[in-house]
Amino acid sequence: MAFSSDILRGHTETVILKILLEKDSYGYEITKRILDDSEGLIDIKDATIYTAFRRMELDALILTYWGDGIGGARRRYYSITDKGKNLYKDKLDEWLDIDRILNRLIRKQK
Amino acid sequence: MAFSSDILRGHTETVILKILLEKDSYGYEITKRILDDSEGLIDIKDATIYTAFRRMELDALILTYWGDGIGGARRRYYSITDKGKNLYKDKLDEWLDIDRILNRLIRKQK
DNA sequence: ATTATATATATAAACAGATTACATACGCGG
DNA sequence: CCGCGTATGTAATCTGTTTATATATATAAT
Repeated sequence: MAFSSDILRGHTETVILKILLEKDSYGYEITKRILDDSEGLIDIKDATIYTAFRRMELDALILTYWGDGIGGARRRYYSITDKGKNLYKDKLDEWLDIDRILNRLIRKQK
Repeated sequence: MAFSSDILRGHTETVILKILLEKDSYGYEITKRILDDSEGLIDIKDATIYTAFRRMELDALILTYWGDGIGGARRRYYSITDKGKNLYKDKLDEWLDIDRILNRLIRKQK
């Protein structure tokens, strides 16, 4: 992780939910996608993403099923639930607030 | 805290450094200032700010001295060091990156 | 043939910053 | 004199991330 890992804390789930909103996906693909979309700055660790999946599944934010695994290692796919979609909406709103406020608190004012 | 407390994690020090950049201050005042500037959304807990001070003093980001305490409870003032100023600059740059990237990762794209 | 690399998932133990709960103490208004 | 706002502090706990380790398949390189 190019950033201190604390920076992502609290946003990891939101980012995963956002990706699953588009289409079902799996751990490895999501990790690569985030690395790509973040210009290489956010490199979520295996353990982080898989423990996040466990947590989110327990919270009924996502559902899981095994892919057929043809042509490579087996994949466990995840799909967002209605509860997950609602949480994403809340987290998005929260982010818009945080973004505005942190910009005010952190940036130098003139 | 109106936000999940994980949201602030990793930014608490940066916000404190930013405030100390303007003038020396103390825990209670900084907490109130952040509550004010954040429209009441960021209510840093006592334990959080005082443990942050300890950490930052150990890291030589800040210096501390007792206020004279005239007219009320004693105050412990904090002052930012050169090391603290440099860290603030780094954290500000980091925030500019994070802000751009998280907006891309979290917001709905058209 | 075998070795390295990319793909893919998983768990236990350790780490670190934030919270909860508790404790202390001063000054002021009613 | 009692409550409230001001002001600081610590111990125990919580929680998400990391480090370390393990397993397994397919493909490219030597």
